[in-house]
Amino acid sequence: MDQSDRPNEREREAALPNKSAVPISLVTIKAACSQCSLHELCISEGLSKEELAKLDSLVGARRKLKRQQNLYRAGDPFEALYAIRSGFFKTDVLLEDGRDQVTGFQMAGEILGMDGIGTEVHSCNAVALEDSEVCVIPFAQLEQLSREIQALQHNFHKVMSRELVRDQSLMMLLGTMRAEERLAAFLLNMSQRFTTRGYSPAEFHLRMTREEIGSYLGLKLETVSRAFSRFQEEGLIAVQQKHIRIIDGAGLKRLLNARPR
Amino acid sequence: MDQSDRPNEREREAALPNKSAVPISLVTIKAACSQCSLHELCISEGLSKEELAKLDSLVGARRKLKRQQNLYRAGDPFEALYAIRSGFFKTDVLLEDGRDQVTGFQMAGEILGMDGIGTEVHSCNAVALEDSEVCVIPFAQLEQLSREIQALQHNFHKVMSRELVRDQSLMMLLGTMRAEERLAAFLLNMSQRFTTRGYSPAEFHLRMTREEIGSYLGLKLETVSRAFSRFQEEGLIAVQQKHIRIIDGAGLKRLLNARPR
DNA sequence: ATATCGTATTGACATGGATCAAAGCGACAG
DNA sequence: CTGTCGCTTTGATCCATGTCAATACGATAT
Repeated sequence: MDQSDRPNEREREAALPNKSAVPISLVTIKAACSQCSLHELCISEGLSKEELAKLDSLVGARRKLKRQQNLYRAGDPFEALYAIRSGFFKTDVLLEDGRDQVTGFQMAGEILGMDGIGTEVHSCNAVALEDSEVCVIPFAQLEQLSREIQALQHNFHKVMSRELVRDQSLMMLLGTMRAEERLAAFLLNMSQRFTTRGYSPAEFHLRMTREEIGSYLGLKLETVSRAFSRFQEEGLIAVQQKHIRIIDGAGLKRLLNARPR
Repeated sequence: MDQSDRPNEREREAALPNKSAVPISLVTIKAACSQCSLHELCISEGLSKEELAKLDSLVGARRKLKRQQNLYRAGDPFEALYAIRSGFFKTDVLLEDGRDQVTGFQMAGEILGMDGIGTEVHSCNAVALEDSEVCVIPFAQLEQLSREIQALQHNFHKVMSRELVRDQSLMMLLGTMRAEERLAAFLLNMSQRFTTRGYSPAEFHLRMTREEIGSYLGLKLETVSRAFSRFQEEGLIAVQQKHIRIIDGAGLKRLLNARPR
């Protein structure tokens, strides 16, 4: 695989995507969008120097989370959005009867917490799936600043809208696809998002369990496991626990499109 | 049923929710949020007189759609949001292989088109399920005005966020519920939304086919039909084609919560 | 090394919903 | 009134995925 010039997913931890040379670990504790290597993925995208400076002064401290720690829980009062600086999260919703559903997996550069805007209360749980760090963006101040900075306002609207579109795809997946199609779509989506962040499109480490994947895809963990095994038998991927190598990406894509039923 | 003091869903057509006395048919063709009976449900909620006036001047003409007409299609350039003034819509997404999925049903007071903000292109189709009318809200101008009017900005953000939360519930439904639970959830949701608009919570007319309901709920039309029949046998509802009367709403709710698996 | 614990794999079987097929019903045109 | 068309209902069967259970694997601790 084309691993040579890309950081290995396995040991990357807080390492940077290769599009920047600034190591995160040396950056000050206070968030600084102006210096952030992710800012092309984030709401700071396309802002001028002065605008970035204003955003810097808005964005509060960073917050570190250990694996399995909650960033927020359903029912928590909503105060801020969170930009993921490093790490990996899941969001999930709990039903009274104990059933739950993972509604998304989020990685560096993505925004968490928008579910709380409408009701002032978070509607889902956000949990770190590995040690992670987020920038805290107090929402009232974000609204205020985005009244001053058109580009910021528009970026924010775009992020929310893209989230709506993402949800549409997931509904499509949950409503119309069979187990193997769902998993293929999931793997391709992961691959694509890792690629955007400068990692290998073909080899990555899943941070979530089979059960979490299953919950996200509306399947049982056994079905997920079987589908992985099947893909492996067919030479589409190599699986070793949470380590995935995509051997035949085109084959996975074919699984998605060639299902007339 | 508590029909006496509420308009009958069957014949209401363009009639108003009973919270207002202004008949729509007499209102000028140009949209006027300041006079709109729905404005408590819409982005104009809570604005002052002067702010409403500004919004009026922004909101473009209204647009009438006949049943089955598209408001927009996937791929259309995004220019405006649409506030539903009267009528009933569905949104759906098409896959290359012909499969499609209804992603939502929208009624008066709700906003359509937000899927297009992120990419400047609509990602789904919006189709009128009955003769309908929408207010056209040019988006660039909405952004501009919401930089001036804090309440407008916040309303808009709330609407988008609530849409995200709605999508979460649908994912939950598609990912974890069985056929009858899905349909019960659907009926209760419809009932609740009709209620908000001043109609009977217990009796309403569905504008969509069994197939569209099925597509929305991730089920086949036969399964939807069978579930309706089952509910009727059990005395939960009375169905006659598209006309639904909820007899035992509590029973429907029980179906939702009491399923430990 | 060995024990333990969470996670993953695999097999055997059960079942809910899909599929296929045939009527039934209501609205509308002629 | 009669025929047509789209939609809905209902029945018979099939199959993908869920369920239950056993085993395996890998990391960590002892």
